[in-house]
Amino acid sequence: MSVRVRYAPSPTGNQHIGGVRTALINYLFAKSKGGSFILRLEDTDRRRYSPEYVQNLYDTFKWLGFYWDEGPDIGGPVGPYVQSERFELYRKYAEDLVRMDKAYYCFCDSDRLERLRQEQIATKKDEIGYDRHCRSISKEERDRNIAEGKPHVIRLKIPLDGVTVFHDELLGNIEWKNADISPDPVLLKSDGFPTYHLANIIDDHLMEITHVMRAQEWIPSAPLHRIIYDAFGWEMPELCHLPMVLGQDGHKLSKRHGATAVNEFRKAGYLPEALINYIALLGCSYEDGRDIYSLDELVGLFKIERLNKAPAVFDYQKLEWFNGQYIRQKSDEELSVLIHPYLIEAGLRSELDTAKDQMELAAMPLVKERLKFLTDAPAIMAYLYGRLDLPPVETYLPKKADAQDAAVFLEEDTRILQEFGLDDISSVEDKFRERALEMGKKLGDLLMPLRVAITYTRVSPPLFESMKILGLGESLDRIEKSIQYLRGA
RNA sequence: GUCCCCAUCGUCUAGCGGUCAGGACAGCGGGUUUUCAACCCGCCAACAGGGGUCCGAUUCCCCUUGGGGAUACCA
Repeated sequence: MSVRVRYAPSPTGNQHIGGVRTALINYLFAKSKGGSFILRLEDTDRRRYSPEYVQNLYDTFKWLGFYWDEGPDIGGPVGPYVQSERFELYRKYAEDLVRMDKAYYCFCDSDRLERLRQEQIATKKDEIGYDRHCRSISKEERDRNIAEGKPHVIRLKIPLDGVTVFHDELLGNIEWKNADISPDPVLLKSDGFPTYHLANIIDDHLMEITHVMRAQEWIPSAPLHRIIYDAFGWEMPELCHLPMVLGQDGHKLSKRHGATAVNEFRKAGYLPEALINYIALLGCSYEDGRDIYSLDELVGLFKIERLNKAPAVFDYQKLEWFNGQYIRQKSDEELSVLIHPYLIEAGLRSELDTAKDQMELAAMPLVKERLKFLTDAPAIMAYLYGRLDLPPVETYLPKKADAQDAAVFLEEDTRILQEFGLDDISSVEDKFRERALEMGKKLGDLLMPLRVAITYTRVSPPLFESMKILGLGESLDRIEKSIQYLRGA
């Protein structure tokens, strides 16, 4: 039978690192087995649901560049792939369970449940959770309540004793005392929507899911799922619980750890390749032990056995390193297209401007290895787009030089440039070297003021290449402006 | 509280009885150099503790400790 896995997010928030990693691992596993990766929307929490999150889900995965084979937006043979569109299904199956005496109606209201909880907390009892009050009400009472139209939920009957065993592909067999399973969890809510526990099982079964790969936080509900599968007489998919992703403080990764939503990373100038590469290495390794992997390479190398069991801490620094690696891997053409939006946003250029396109392409070799994020581009490149405010005089000064010295250096620079131009950068550089020697100065003495005059900062992309891009005339003008500025100081 | 999962450098990890415990990020030092990067070289740095099993344990078993997760009409 061919492998079918699913990613089943709940559209109650933006796609975040943890979810996307679960999706990626599912995808890698499916593709490594020649199977299918399916998206199912678990929109049964009507309070927290919002359609914008569905859009965010689609946007995120389009940007990341790996996508499902079946899903709400592209259809497939076992749809619908949205649980709210499968609404009737769940009640029918829940009623079946009641008929089989595997589940029961519960009429307890939230007030009673809340009181119960408070009591349990106050008395520090070992057993915490529902007290199974409605499990034992008489048939008459039940029917009367139904006839009165009293709101109700349907709860699963967890066996009072005995054990439930399930198998995990990574963790092996896990045995659970039934007494330790959450007592009689709700399967069908009073609004008629199923809970995760019911819905995921019915849908996984109907959608012929073969492997369920989800985060380890789900382990405690696995025995309960086993009980439901058994009740229906269905075969349970293979389970594989993935190690969790933690923040630097060792707790489940969340907003307070910094960026966690994928669109935040996107906005911050990360490349999808870097994110995928980094995430694939969190809690997993690949036989040849490299660092850089393309998505296709990951597919070819993925193995469940190489999944780690222990949780992994998300390291922003290492992700940054990956981002730099992938930026440098881009061709000049690719990179200039990628930074385009950020330059427009910074007001450095408009959408269509072929002159700027050419200039940027020429500038790519100068900035490529200086970018850690795409968002760094505007600040690094601003001087190429026009004149900026002149920096404080001190910025110009080489060691042991004052403003007048700097002006002298710049005048000397002007002479050399006027004489030799910028056509052959390396020979012009030699001229500067020779001149510095003659003057008994360091090359840096001649070049630091020049760098500041041209780029307005002491830290910049390569100087001569920059001047060449700006053109000799513009470069000389900028130098002249700075000479006047320094003379006036 | 109770239950469950887990445990190698600061972090991500390799290791599947005999290794100088390897790599990557970060950090530190050096090289290159007109700045900053990038790049290259080097250094620092780990088997949580205690019992077993075994000729021999980082590796297998148990306990302790530590960390995480779950205990919802959220997923």
